[in-house]
Amino acid sequence: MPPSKPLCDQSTPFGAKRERRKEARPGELLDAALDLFVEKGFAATRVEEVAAHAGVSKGTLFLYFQSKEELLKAVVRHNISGHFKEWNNEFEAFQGSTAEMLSYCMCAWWERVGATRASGISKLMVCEAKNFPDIATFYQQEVIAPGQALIRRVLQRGMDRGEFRLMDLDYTVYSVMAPMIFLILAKHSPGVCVQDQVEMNPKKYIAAQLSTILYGLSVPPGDLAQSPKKARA
Amino acid sequence: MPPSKPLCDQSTPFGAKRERRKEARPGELLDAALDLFVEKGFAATRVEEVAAHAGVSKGTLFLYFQSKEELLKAVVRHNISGHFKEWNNEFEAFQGSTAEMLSYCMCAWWERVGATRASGISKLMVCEAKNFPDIATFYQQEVIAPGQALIRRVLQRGMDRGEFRLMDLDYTVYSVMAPMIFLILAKHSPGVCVQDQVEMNPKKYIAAQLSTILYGLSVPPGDLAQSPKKARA
Amino acid sequence: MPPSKPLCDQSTPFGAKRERRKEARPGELLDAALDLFVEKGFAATRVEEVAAHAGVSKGTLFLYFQSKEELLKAVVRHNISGHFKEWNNEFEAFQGSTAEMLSYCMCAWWERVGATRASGISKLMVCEAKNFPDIATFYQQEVIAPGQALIRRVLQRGMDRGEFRLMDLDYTVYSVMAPMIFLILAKHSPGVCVQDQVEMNPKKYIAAQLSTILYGLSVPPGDLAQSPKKARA
Amino acid sequence: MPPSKPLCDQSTPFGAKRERRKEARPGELLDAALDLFVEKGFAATRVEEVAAHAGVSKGTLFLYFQSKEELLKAVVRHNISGHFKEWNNEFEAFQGSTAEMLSYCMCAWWERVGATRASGISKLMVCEAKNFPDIATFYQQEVIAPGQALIRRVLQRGMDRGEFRLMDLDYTVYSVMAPMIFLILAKHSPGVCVQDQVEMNPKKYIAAQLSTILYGLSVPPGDLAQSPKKARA
DNA sequence: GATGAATGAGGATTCATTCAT
DNA sequence: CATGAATGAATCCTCATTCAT
Repeated sequence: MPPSKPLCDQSTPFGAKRERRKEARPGELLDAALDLFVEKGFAATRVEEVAAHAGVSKGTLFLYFQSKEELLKAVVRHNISGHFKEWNNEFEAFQGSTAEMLSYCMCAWWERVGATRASGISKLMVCEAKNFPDIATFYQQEVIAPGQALIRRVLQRGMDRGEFRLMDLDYTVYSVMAPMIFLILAKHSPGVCVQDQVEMNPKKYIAAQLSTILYGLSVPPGDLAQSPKKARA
Repeated sequence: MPPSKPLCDQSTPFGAKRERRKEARPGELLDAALDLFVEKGFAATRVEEVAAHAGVSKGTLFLYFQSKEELLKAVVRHNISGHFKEWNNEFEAFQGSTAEMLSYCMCAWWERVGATRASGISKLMVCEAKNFPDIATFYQQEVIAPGQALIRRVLQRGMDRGEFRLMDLDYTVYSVMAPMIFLILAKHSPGVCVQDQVEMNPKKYIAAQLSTILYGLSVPPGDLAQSPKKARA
Repeated sequence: MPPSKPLCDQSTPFGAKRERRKEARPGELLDAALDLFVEKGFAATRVEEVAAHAGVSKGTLFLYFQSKEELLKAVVRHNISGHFKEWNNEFEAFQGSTAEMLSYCMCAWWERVGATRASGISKLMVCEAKNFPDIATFYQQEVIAPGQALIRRVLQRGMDRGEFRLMDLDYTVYSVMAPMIFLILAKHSPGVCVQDQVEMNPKKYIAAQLSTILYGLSVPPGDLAQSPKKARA
Repeated sequence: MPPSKPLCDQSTPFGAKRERRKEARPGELLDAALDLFVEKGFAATRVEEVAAHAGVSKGTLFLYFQSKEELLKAVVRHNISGHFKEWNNEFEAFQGSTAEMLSYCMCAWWERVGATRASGISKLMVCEAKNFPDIATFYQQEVIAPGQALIRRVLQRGMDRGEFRLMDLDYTVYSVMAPMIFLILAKHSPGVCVQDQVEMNPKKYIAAQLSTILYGLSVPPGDLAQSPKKARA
């Protein structure tokens, strides 16, 4: 369904051996912190662990971040650098149907955010929002609001073009957001969302959700071909 | 050894009222614990706070729960009563269409779980799963597995009766679960899912999600009457 | 060596089933406390355990003893009720040689004190003397002083009667006391005095110590019969 | 999280001198721990006291020892250095009579162990053996076993050379050990072994015990010259 | 800058002691 | 009298933060 573009053109030096470059330290600390905060939660992560994962000493961490809390804030800020400008541009340029557009959105989101370490940020926010209201506010402004706006514009486009039913966008945005958030939680909190024994393939998951979002579960009134209860017609 | 140095011997000053209510204590403690764990997270909640909220002293808590972690387990157990037996019975007895049934399921879930304090458990589990694997396992067996099973049976019924399209249940269950989990997160992690300024009405939310799940967003192929922008195309 | 008298004429109702008689409570508590204090040490023993062993509740213990510390004091007092008057009388009446007398003393001590639960008191005092100086003082006055006095009189009798060498009693008393104290420690702190694999028979132990005390280890100058190195003579 | 509320910001008031002396800390802590454990018992000693005696803070102690119990183990290990190797060598090389040898043993033991702070370990072990079985085992292997072995060899030498009577070493070792243990108790548990008012001179004490051990208290049969009371009989 | 030894406030847990029933 | 629920001071231990080197 999504127009098969090469979605991953991030130039992050994946697989590059971590050499200790001075100027890289803060970034390595942020990476380590993100991993550990997501993995174990903020409170259960010791700064010493973060430092160790980044290959520096505990003291060094405090050279770059005033406190553990500031480290968390920096992690959030660092990992949600505004991709939205870029995405808005893609939105403007998109040519296909809105169904294709929605599909593209979700697939691109998965590849650029959901499948990366940055997805942990969402889980982190869910868990720590109450304890760090100002970060939550920041996160909302930087991520939730533009994200919702983007989705709303897609849905609006669908309505405008007569492709989508008329709907109350205030609630329908969540039809798109919920499956994405859920996917992240399933990824980061195994066993609490999804049954352990069932394999969860993100691509298939997204395809299934898209299908539901676009076409619903019900057999369309006139489309009886699929029905195993033909007799009824 | 003795409660040393009673510097001022006012007899029974304030807050020192000793009440003996063995029966009531555990429940009050569990309630307080649920609220605080959901509010602040497990690690960030001090047992003394829990005790204070329940109107007892720190020591009293340990009279009823071996440890903070046992308290958490007890909270999970206590709040996940046998809704599923009841629901399975309702499932067997349900007479209407499967669309009505799904609607009934989601609304009933909201009223009996989502709208109650117990809903916080889901968020709690998401946040603490990694740190308390045995609780996560317990939660999966007691909640996730029967919940998914119930939803699958509803969907299966829809397919069997020709009301729903044929679909891969392994992924479609999440079309129902995701919006519910999302609603809980919206409730318990302010600002992380939903924009603060937008009022979120759960009933309307559920109606909207149901509508999407059942009928999708797209205008059905033969049903062009709905489209206000038909002319534009 | 000791004149074989029936040493054990204590009329304690051994093996009598503990029936809960009100007036017996304090005694049962003292017995339980002695056992536990000796077994685990004062600090490591919880009053609740003591109460449980005595078959009463924690609160009841405090009905009879003001505090844990008072309980310890009572245990000490209760278990060193002055047998010395009686023993002094036996001393006055004793007819045999002083060697026999010393033998009798040690054997009687073992049967009346060392082998009974009361022996635990000595260990208790060793461990807690520093923390409870006033009990230590009491113990010294009631046990150590009269005990030493009795031994000194025996030794003095030996010197007076020409049976024993002339000696400085201030130091020689310990030749008798040390083996007895050691036996108690060996009994109550296994593995810290005696090698685990070696069986320790108290009767044989006392016989061996008596032999050393009375005759020493050296072959008497004129007595060469025992010597495997006869050639030297 | 931060060392909250620095109410008075006098810079480095008292006791807050931060000294970095990684090498010296463990030793100082072990010394302090030995003193306090012997003085007050293991349970009655607070780790904070130990730290304070060593001139460091509570936290520093846990930098070097995993737990209070590990600290105790370390104290035992540290203070039971290889005296036995040295002593065994001296044993091999010893030239004099076995009586001289035994005398040398006891005097050397007093000077190298009994008179030092390390002697308190024996008392400590007696008191804590039941609560720390693994430490007791360790102590037995490292101290009791080699100590007994050494004494047995001395006694065996005496028998082999015709200097000592034939005896059952399993029990006679204690004729040597008991006075030494007793001396330690007298030193560390005041008033429980020795009467306070009587001055206890260790050198004289050892001489007296040696005399008893070697020659006994009885007047040798043929040696009537010593008896001052012979006439009286 | 970087380190890691040192700090000490804070939190979980225990347990002697009290007191309402 | 007896009970055992309730209390809270005391203690071990952790870990964010500081600072001498």
